[in-house]
Amino acid sequence: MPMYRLDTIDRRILAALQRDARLSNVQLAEEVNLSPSPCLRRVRQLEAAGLIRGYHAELDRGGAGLGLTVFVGIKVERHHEAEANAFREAVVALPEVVSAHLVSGESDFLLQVVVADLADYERFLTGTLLRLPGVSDIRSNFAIQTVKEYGPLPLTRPEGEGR
Amino acid sequence: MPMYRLDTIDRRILAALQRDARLSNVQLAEEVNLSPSPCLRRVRQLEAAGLIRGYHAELDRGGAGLGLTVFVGIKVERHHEAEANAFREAVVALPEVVSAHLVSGESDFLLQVVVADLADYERFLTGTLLRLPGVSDIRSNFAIQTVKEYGPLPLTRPEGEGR
DNA sequence: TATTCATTGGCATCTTATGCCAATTTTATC
DNA sequence: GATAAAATTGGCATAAGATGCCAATGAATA
Repeated sequence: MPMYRLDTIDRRILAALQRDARLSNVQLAEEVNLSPSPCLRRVRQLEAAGLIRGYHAELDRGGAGLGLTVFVGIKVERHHEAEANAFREAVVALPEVVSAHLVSGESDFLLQVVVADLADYERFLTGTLLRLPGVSDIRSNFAIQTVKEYGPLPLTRPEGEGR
Repeated sequence: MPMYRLDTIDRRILAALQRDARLSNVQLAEEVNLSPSPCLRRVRQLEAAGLIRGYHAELDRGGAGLGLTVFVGIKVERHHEAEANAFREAVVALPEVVSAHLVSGESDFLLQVVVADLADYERFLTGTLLRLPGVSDIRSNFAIQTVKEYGPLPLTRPEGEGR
């Protein structure tokens, strides 16, 4: 984890690219008050440092035929190292699983699953999730409405800089 | 919701842009087996149709000083239309809230919150979340490990196309 | 205040984006 | 199955953007 010291311009760059990753370097440079050369150099540095992990298109789930989002809490049996890894690897490989976290609280894992509809989810639940190694309990919470999604990360201001 | 009929090439374009939104149109065209002109035209159409909602940089949360992700379940009192909206709007406006859904099950809302550390979360919880209008119960689940994140949507194949 | 190190701006060149039109393919209809 | 109409594709010319290089500017240090 090579610590990277972000200055104000870096933060502006990151904020801008979170909002619109397709900004041309010229536009970005203008937005952060730099000329294109140093701006591009900073972006490349941020990428190389791993601060920017990638650029992704955000799709309309409904439009893509994926009308149902489900948050799935999963409890697994006391995991030995090996089976824990097996479970994680299985989860990562499932295309329907958009995100997965090991969490504290009621469940051990919290997955976000995206499918076309209820019928599709039933198939996925009974045919795939329930058959994963070590699963002892599954709780499905259906997304009824999306209030906010893909919100930008709240980049903190550098120490000692007021707002 | 003007239904948009996606063909195989559209799906390839969407898959490619989910993976890497910074692909040049030339590269993208090559990847989907089209020449640049029609490729760019399709991308523009997908954008105009709302299928592509935007392009975002994915940042390293830790590197950006945001070391703690929390999934927060919130119960709200029997909502009248007005207060329900008030709650939603408040949530949308919070920078720490990266996503928020109205869900079925135990909680009414499920938020994903990103902060620097536990101290930061305590401040946010007591100073902000607990003061939101109508909140009756809050359950915080801390992300201990991220197994998968920003997974691409599982684009289905056009009907009648095997894999 | 002098010196060194880091960062910026501007320039030349190469690559990409874009609008336009003829050619090809697909779809619908007779 | 043949023909006509509509949609989509490729290629080309031009405008815009990306990139590497170098001198100039600014900041940090001694």
